[in-house]
Amino acid sequence: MSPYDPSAYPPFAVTVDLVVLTVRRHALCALVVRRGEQPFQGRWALPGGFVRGDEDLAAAAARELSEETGLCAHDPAMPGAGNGAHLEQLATYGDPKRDPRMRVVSVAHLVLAPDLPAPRAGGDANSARWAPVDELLAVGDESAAGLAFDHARILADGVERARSKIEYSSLATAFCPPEFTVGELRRVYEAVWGVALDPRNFHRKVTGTPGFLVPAGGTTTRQGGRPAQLFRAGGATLLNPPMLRPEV
Amino acid sequence: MSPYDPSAYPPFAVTVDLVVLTVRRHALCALVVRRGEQPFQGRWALPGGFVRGDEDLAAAAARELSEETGLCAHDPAMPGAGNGAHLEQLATYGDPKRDPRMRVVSVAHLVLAPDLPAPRAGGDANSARWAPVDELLAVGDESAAGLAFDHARILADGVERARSKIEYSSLATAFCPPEFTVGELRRVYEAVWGVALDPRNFHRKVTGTPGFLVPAGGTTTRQGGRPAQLFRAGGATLLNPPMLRPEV
DNA sequence: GCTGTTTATCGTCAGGCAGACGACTATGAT
DNA sequence: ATCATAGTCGTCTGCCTGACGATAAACAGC
Repeated sequence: MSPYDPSAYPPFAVTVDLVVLTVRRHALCALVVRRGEQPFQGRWALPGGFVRGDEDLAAAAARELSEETGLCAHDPAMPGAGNGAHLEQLATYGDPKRDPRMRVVSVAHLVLAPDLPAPRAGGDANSARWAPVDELLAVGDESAAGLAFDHARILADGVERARSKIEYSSLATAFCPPEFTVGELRRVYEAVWGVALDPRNFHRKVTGTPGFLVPAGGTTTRQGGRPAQLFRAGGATLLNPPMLRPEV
Repeated sequence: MSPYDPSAYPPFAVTVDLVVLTVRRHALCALVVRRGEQPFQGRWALPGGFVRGDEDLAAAAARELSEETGLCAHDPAMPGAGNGAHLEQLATYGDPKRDPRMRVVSVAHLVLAPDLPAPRAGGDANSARWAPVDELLAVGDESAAGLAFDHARILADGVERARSKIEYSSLATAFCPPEFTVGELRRVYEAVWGVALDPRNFHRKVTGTPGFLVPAGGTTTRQGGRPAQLFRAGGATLLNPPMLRPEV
């Protein structure tokens, strides 16, 4: 086979699909939209759409994200500051039979966003909502309950990426508002990992890692008990040594 | 924009590119082929080619690998045993201008292989060779020296993935023949990371991690000094705690 | 105002693991 | 025989984590 022969390559459709994660009410949630067309009409699916002819993959993902949620993805090169969400490429799915109508290769992207008021259903989706990932990925017969296409697999991969990535990076702060307390950050870890963490050891760890957190104004806020110090994400992106995820 | 409208999506060409890494003479090397056509004629590039119309992405990568090197990629689900190389998806590159002729989205894959006799130039490549990655990625003016397309970027991403992945997985064994000594495995780490490791601490670490290595026959071989025990890759794929990469 | 509850924050202590290195063993080369 | 080269076993020290006690600062209710 002669590569790069413009007259003899099979045509593909290329899409981006988004795994948009956030932490709501102590649970890790993903954004899903209800499909308005066949196939899988009426089923929930990950948001996504076609990549345009002159558009980079990351740009297409950012555009879809904006259309679907109004979120503004910020470049990984620009840490902290903006309340834009973190966006990174996840993986690409190209099983010839993943879409019954035609050959579609989907470049999935992972978005980590702070808790947002309400998703706005945009474009083609009848509606959109945040659903706990445990619910979306619940195994069982789930005859008509599963996500459309191979989106359950994509979501599972995205969740696993998020779970492992907050171990060794400061990415958990992407789930928090610009200013947050140590307790809020801890609840993010607990929700994403689905475990309980010791507040004292967690506090020692995050405040003792240089560059992870920087005190913001030094004021306080409330969440229930004693006022807590406010922090902002520091410049460090990699945690070394990493945050250890309790086994089991 | 209405997703999944079969009559209104821009057509793409989809290719797979391969970052095939091995360790030769104490250096991390990548497989590159010389381009026989425009553009970038005569320049070195990563091996790759078009995905066929009915082919999965991983299958296309395995096929190209086989065509280019004769290597048989084994599924990640099947550890140890076969001398097939490790293959995993790396990332997807889709800049609209990455190929001057048409819109090409390339799904890059990472292959880790043991040291092989000689690459066989197959198909369209005038020739193929193993080149040290330091050489391929050397910064400088390198007016005509760099890799074709965005392959330098892809290679850099692949090398970085390999460097980080051998920290927390047993993947370094993919660079070794089926049976190997602790010293050989250590030299793999040293070559990939570009550092010197303490043989005694390394020995303690790898032999003390359950499931990483299993004694093979218990015989010995030689590499210079005292005979060493032969091992085989164990069932464990994740290293916990990870192998620590010395800083700088 | 007092008490109980909740959350934040500081400390202490023991165990595990990694880095630094000493010592000994078993080969081949000179 | 001696040296060089590698492999393997130990020791010691310092850092980090997990377990957990104790104190501090808010609020709810009496």
